[in-house]
Amino acid sequence: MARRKIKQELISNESKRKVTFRKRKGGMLKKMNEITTLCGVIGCAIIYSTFDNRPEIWPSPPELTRVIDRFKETPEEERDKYTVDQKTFLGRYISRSSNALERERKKNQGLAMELTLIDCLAGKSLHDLKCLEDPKELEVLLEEKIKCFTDKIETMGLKSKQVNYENDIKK
Amino acid sequence: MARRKIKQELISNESKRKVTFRKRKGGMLKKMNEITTLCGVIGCAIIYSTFDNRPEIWPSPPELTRVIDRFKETPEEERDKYTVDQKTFLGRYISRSSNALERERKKNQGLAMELTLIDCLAGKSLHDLKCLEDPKELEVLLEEKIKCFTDKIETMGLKSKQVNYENDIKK
DNA sequence: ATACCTATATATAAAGA
DNA sequence: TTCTTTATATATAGGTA
Repeated sequence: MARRKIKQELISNESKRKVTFRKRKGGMLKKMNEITTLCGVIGCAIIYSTFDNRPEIWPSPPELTRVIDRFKETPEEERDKYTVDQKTFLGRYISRSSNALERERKKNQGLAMELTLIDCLAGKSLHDLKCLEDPKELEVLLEEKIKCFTDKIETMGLKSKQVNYENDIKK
Repeated sequence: MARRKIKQELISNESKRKVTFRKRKGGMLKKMNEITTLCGVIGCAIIYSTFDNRPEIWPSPPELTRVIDRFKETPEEERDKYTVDQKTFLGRYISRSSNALERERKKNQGLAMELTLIDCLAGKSLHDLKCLEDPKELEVLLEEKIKCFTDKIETMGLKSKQVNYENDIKK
């Protein structure tokens, strides 16, 4: 959009692609910032790139508190509708796989379960969780989760006085 | 940004605010579309406004499919490089498998994306706890989770005899 | 409101340091 | 590579129908 118009296709030159990505990412975040202030809305942008080692998220999690609060105030009906949509989408991806892809499929299922778990945090009602085929799976997953969290709490507890948690995650 | 420069503050006139919102929302989505095609990244935007009765999410599930398809059409060389990078930052979600499983891997990517998205709505990440600076928060979260799922397991246990969970996920 | 119009404000591709 | 710079491409505020 500047000295020259470019084709809408993957930029082959990697360094150019990287530069373009950074510029445009900045532009997007600025736009998101403006629309939220000008229009009194709450927004969030997520970008997975090969350039950054983790997803870029704006606003950052602490700022998203507003999003959560807003979400919690949403009438149940609407919230459920949203959840159902998500489930429809996920179901399309999760449930069909050949035997050769069994392993990947299980990974997908695990992710789907993670989604369900997170749905719970988001305030989803119990009766919508019937997508879990076997309650046993849920128990196993729950146990793993608990262990994971327990470990995390220990680690964080021990290091909380001196450490920047950020580092742990990165390595 | 046109006939006149406007102050960066909430637009008081509601109808003007609405018009501005729609224009800018469209602009954002277009930008998101461009950055994903030009730079080979996957991105998502969520906007929660009072104008729409539920969050606007882009790409919407069907559109996300297109983004992923486009990604699959990326030239071999680039794709491989990209995939390697993907493993670096999505290693937790994506298994290292042969090209035959490429498609499934893409599904995982999409799911990982959804997870992050929902993490945002929930305000807390179960996969990457970096945002929880205080271990106390984590404990509280964990307790809530345990209670929530304990209840759920009970409920599901009672109902498991009469419900066909399989059908729900496929539909 | 909704859609198009157009003068300006911004974003940004390419080049230069 | 990472900055500036700057010529162009886009986005869009305020009008108008």
